[in-house]
Amino acid sequence: MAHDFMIGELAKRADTRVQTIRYYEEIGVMPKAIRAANNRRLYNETHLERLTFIRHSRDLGFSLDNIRNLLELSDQPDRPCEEVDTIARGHLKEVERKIAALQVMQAELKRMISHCSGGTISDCRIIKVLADHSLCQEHG
Amino acid sequence: MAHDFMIGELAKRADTRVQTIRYYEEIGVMPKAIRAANNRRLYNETHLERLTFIRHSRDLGFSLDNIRNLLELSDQPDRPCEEVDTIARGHLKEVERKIAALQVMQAELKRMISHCSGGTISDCRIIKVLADHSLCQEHG
DNA sequence: CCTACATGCTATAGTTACTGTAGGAGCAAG
DNA sequence: CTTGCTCCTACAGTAACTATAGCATGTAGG
Repeated sequence: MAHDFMIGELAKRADTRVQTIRYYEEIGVMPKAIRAANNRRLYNETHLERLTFIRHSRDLGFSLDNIRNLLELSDQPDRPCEEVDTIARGHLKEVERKIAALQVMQAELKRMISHCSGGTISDCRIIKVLADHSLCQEHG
Repeated sequence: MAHDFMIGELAKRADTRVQTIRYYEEIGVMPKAIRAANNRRLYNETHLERLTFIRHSRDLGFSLDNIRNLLELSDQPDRPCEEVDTIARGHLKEVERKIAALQVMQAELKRMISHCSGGTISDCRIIKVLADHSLCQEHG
């Protein structure tokens, strides 16, 4: 069994700033870390897993409040799935909307790059395309 | 030619708060609006297009600084495409990373929803999956 | 053993991108 | 002519970090 490690290593392994981890503890998305005799926070692989989940979710645009909800649910594994289901359906809708929007952006960026050899910016339709209202579906 | 309109209509049409538009003007991603005799800001379709572009880009996780760069380039259409190309390639990489991560999340959410009929949260792998380090590619 | 220096701690201030509120003016309808 | 909506400025508050100050601890070299 891998032994405990300090905040610096956790930060490095999850590609996160040390202060961010302390901030997450403060606001309660990370548990209060137990302390070594010298008052330093101690972590293990479970903490790393949780932190990595938080960072990925944040990267995908979910709020800490949102993430806190999911984590709280997963902390009580005996609760029925209905609550997760509702949250999950909401997430899924948002995720699919973002994927669609990003794919439009991807296509247009690719078009730009392939057509951009020696031309001028006036040829680039990216702003026009991205300003298109067809991307406006129900926002959450 | 459609005539000018006030900030309220612009806000409604771009699904944005009035204060957010004033904020964008303050920090320079939206131009200083010309004023009517009664000091009220006047806008036209071009402003709407630009604002919609900003909102879509923000929704997709790009910073206002990032967006300002692209808009500045597009405001000077005679500049060579190389600069846009570099920015565009950077954007594209980020966009593709986000799409990939979102698709993993999408698949897992779908799996969760279809398996979540009557079970308990302990069956849900979503946190484990999203904590997976395979999502960790180069971040920008 | 002593010093240098990295890392840890707390506390607090600053940043980005908004969001909300206070206090006041303009205009249209009843 | 008052009620109500939208506009204005100015400023305070929020979310999610990010940076800085000032001090303690641990480790490696001389």
